[in-house]
Amino acid sequence: MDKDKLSERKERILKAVVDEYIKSASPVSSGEIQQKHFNEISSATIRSEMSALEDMGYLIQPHTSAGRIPSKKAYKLYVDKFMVKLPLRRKEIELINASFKSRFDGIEEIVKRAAKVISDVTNYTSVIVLSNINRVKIKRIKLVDLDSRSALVIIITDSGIIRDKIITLSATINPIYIEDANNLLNKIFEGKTVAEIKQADEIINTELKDFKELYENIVAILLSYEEDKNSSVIIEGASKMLDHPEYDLDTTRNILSVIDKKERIAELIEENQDIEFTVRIGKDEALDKCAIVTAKYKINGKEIGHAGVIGPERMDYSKVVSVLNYVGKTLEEISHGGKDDKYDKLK
Amino acid sequence: MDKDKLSERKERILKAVVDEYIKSASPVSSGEIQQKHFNEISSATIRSEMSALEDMGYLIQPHTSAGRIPSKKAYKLYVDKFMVKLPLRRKEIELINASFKSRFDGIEEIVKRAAKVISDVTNYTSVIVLSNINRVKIKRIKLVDLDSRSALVIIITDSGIIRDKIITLSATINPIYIEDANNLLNKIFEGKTVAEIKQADEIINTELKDFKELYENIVAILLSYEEDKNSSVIIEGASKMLDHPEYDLDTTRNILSVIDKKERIAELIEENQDIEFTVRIGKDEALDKCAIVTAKYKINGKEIGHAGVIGPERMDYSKVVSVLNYVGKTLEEISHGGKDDKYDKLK
DNA sequence: TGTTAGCAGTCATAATCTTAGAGTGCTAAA
DNA sequence: TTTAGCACTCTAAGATTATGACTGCTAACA
Repeated sequence: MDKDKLSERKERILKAVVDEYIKSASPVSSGEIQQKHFNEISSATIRSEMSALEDMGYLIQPHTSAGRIPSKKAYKLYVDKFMVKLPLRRKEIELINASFKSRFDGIEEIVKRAAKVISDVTNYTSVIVLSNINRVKIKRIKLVDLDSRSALVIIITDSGIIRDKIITLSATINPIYIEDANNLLNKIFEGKTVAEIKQADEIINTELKDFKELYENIVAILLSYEEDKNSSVIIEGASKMLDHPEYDLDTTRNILSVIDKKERIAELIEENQDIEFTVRIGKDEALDKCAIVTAKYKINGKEIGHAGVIGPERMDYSKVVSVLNYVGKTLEEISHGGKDDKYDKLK
Repeated sequence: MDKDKLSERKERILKAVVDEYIKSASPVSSGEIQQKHFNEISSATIRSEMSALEDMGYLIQPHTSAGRIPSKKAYKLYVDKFMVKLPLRRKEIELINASFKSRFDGIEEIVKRAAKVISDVTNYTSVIVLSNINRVKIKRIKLVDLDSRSALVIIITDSGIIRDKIITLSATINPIYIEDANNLLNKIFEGKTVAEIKQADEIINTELKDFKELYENIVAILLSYEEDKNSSVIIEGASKMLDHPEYDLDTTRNILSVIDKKERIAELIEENQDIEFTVRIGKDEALDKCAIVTAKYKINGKEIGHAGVIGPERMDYSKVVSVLNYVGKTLEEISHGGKDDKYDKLK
C-alpha cells in the first residue's frame, strides 16, 4: 500500500499516542495529545489526523465517545521506528551489577540471577530458556566415584554449562575403573553434540566392552535433558502479570497458565533463533494480548540461551530493550573476567 | 472455658458446615445443612444450633441474611478432630508414582518433581524448602580439576544432597595438588556441620599452608549457601492461587507477592521443625486469609526439607494431608531402592 | 487547502433506585 | 426441646437516570 507512508506530523502524533497509552493504559484523546505534545495546533486538527490514522489501521476506537488506543500495527511501527534505547539510570545499573558480583556461580546460577534482575528492573515477567543441549558440543565428560556402586557424571559443554547426575552401576567401581572409563568417555564424547551421539549409537557399541552399562547410562542422561524442557526454563516475577490494569482476572489466569506450561513459552522465546532481538506482539492464542521481547544471550561467545520479557502490548519497550541489552553485555563480560575457556588445555 | 465442649450434634453440624463451605466457597444456610445432612431434624433446630455455634466463635455471619461461614477456630477444630485421611484415588497414586520413576535424579531434582506433583494433584500452590545446609553434616568433599586454574568442588552431605561450584585459584592445579587437597579437605570437613566449620575457622588455619586459598574458597561457598534462601525454595503452581473464588484481585496480588519473596515463605514452612505435620491458618499479615499445611520430608532417614501447601482457609485439608503423606512415603522408599547410603565405605 | 472554533450527538461509567429472594430470628404451639 | 410460620433484614441483580468525556461535522477563516 502507498497510504502507509505517514506524514511527519502523523508519525509524531502516533508516537505521542503510543507513549501516552503506555503510561496511562487508558484511551488517549485528541485533547490530551494537544495539551501535552502539540500546543501549536488545535485538538480539532489532531482529531482529524487521528481519524486518518484510524482509517490506516494504526489506531482503534474502543467506542465512539472514547479516545483511541494503538493497534498491533502501531506497536510494530513504534518498535521499529520510534523506540530509543534510553540509557539506564544509575540505580538500575547498580542493581544489575550487584546481581552478578558473586564469584562462585556456575552458568545456571548466573542465568537465574539474570532472570531475576531483568524482572526486578523492568517490572515485567521474565523468562530465560537455556539452549537445547542437543545443539551444544560436549567438551569433556568426567566420572567421579562416590561409593562402590555409584558415581557422579559431570558433563561440561563448550558453552561452559556444567551438569551432573548420579548413576548407579551393577559393576564395582574402583579407581582403575574410573580412570579407564574417563579416558574412554572422553574419546567417545569429546567435541560431539548430543545429536551426533544419538546417531553414532551403533558404531561405537563394539569399542565399549566393560563400559557398556556406563555408556548407556550416560546416553540416557543426555537424552533425558533433551526431553524435559522444564528444567531449562527459568521464570521470574510471574506475579507481576497481575499488575497490569488492562488484564481482567480471566485473562491473567489464561496468561499465567500458559507461562506455567514451560514448554510452550520455551518455543515462543526460542523462535527466530537467528535474530539478535525480537519483539513479538500477540502471536499466540492465550498470549494474544501480550508482547514478548526476546534477546539471544551469549557467554564466552557461545549462545547459551534466550531471554524474554512478557508483558502487555503497551509495555515500556524502550526500557525492556535497554535492560535486556545491558544484562546481555554484562553476561558477556563476566565470562571474560571469570573462569575462562581453557578446559582444552587438559586432556 | 467450659462452653467449648460441644455436644455431639453441634460437632456434627459444624463439620457439615465446614465440609459444605469447602465445596461451595459460599455461606452455608441452615436449610442446606438440613437437606444434605440432617433429614431427621428441622432447619429451625439447626438454625438455633448454628446460632449457638456462632456465639461460641465457631461460625461467622457475613451479614444478617446470609448463611454462615467457618471461623479460624472452626477450621482448627476441624483439622484436629474431624479430618480423615482419605485414601488417594488410583489415578492420583499413578500420577505420583510416575513422577518418580526416573533413575537419574539427584535429590534436588527429586524434590522439584515432588513439588510439581503435589501441586498438580492437590490443585494448590506447593512449596518445598530444602533444609538449611547449616544443620546438615558434610559427608565428603571432592575436588575435581577442570583446567589449570579452576576446579569443581563437589559437596556431599549426609542427606545425600550434592552441590557443586566452580572455583578459580591463583595457584596452578595439577593432579598431585588435587590429591593432596582432597585428602586434606576430607580430614577437615568430614562429619562437620557448616556451623561447626564457621567456629573452627581459627584453629585450622595453621594446618593449611598451601591450601589456604582453596580452603577459604570452600568456606565462602558454604557460607553463600547459607545466605541465599532463594535457591533452596521451590515453588510450583503459584498461578493456581488465582483459582480461588474467595480472593479478589488485590488479595491474590498480595499473597503472590509474599510467595515471590521466597525468604518469608521459607520461614513459614520451616517453623515448628519438630512436628511431623502442621496446619497453620492465617498467621501472617498478607497470608491472613491463607492456610498452610506443612510436612517434614526425609530421605534415607535424614530430614531433607519441609514441604508445604498454601491455599485458602477452606482448603481440602483431607486431600492435602493425604497427598503430602503419600509423597513423603514415596520419597523415603525411593531412597531405599535407589542409590544407597554407602558413601562412607570409601575413605 | 489546511486549520480552527463551536456544537450536536454518542456512549460508557457511575450513581441511584427498585426489586427479588435467600436466610435469619423470634414467637407460639406441639 | 422441637417445629412451623412469619416478619424482618440485607445483598445481589436489574433498571433507570445523570454525567461528562470525546468525537465528528460544519462553517468560517487564513
